[in-house]
Amino acid sequence: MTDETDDNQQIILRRAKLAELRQLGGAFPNDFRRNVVAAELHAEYGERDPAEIETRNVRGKVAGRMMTRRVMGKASFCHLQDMSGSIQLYLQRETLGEKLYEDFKKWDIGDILGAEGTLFKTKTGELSIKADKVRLLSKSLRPLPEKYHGLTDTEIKYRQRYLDLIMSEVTRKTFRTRTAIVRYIRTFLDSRGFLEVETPMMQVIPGGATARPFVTHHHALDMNLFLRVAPELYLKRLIVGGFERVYEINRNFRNEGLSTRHNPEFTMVEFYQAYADYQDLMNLTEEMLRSLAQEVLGSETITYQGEQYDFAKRFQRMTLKESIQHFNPDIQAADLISLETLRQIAARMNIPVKNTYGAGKIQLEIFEKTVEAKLKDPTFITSYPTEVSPLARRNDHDPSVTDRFEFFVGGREIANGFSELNDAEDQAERFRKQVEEKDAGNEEAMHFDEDYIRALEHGMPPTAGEGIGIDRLVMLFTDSPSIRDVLLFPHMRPETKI
RNA sequence: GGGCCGUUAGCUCAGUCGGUAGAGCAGCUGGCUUUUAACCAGUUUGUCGCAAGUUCGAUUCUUGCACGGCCCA
Repeated sequence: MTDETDDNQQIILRRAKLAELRQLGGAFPNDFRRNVVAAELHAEYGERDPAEIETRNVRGKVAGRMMTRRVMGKASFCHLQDMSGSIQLYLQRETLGEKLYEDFKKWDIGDILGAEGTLFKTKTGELSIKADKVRLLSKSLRPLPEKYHGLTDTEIKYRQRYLDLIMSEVTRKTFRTRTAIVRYIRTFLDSRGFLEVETPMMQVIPGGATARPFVTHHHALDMNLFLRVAPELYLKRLIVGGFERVYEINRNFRNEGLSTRHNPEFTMVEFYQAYADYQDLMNLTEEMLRSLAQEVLGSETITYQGEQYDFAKRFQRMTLKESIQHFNPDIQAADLISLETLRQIAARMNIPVKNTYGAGKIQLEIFEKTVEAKLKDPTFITSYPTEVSPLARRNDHDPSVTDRFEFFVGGREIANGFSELNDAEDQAERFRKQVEEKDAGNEEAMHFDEDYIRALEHGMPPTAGEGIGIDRLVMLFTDSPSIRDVLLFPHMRPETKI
């Protein structure tokens, strides 16, 4: 509860108005029912002739937040904003009666009103309601941001998202688009026979990704639990169980730094398809993203931060090593094989290399440093080193790489998929390697998951799986420069005081 | 973790080469029955992010801290 001594004049005055309403009784009524929302009125009557509208004598009951107010003596205009949009009210003393009109003049911008009246168009052609009834439904005690510039303070936009949503159509649109994207992905996967499931967010053994987990504690069991870094190992257990196509859209938690591209909790869709390989999933991804763009944006061209990305043409595909050579013309294919040469290249590029790094890890570091940010057009990078892909199936012709891809647009990784490793003995060996890394101090390395190995030992059909980062996808589709712009409540350090 | 920038009225922002601050919107008073960044006249508001230092005096200079933004790791 805010200390009243901190309140400014406007809040003090509004509190006094509320106190008066309490005296009269029914300060927070909940018996008003609207019968139409703003967008419906605009859709149905926005283009109609003013005379026709008047002749029809259309009645409407609307409710919403008063966003603007213009009092001109014995008549006033105001706008009510509801979930669908906003509609103007015209209020006359003559129509409302002196008492009600005087009450209205005491109400404040930000108050929630309900109104009933007849539709008409003003001189300038704006569809409006000439109100004959109006009620204050909920008093607002705090003044809204300035009407013209709106809310520009990014910190307040993130911390007090409700204010941002009240004030910014761009913000409202961003989050509607986010919902539309998630809905489309569900529809897309559902229509291909995938089953949506939910797997544990709190795990005894965190797995499925190389990332540092959050730790929490279960008091009754007196044991630590990890917030999941990925649902992967559980979803593949379901494949073993015979759910041959599954997906989950949910949060993952990774204990790493914050940036314009990283939030500690983020949303992924992960899906697994039996009797498919990574090539099948690249094709599926391409089809999904292309149709998603068409569905959500109405175009297969995406504009992000001033750059255009064409989702209509076939996405580029190249191997990790090819991409390194492509963006580093001085590097030859032969240079990417021996550990010694790779170390020299890394040293030349000022890439820190630990003793534990093998050739594959150094290749990945070189890729991330010199290639990733340059992958502007939609591109699949394939053939990731086995060393950095502990859950992916080895390539049949070259066991040092896996049948894996990552998908990039605008220099950012959006998706990661691969043919799944269903050889239980190979998987056990890879886990052992991860544990060695963990013992050597790598906090992101994986644990050995014995139950997962046991599941694989029962036999997992050949399968391909993929994860797509929803937040980054939404950033791309809504032209948002920061991940915080696509999270309703991004993680922020606590305020020192409110 | 490092570098740079920011934090002034409810909001959007000026400003003070060191002498405790302004504008627009919002608010308040009055006028105005088709306005729409309504208009006209008058008017109020602030621990100038927090703390310490320098100084006769700090919102301004210095340092530290907090929060935020951008870039880098």
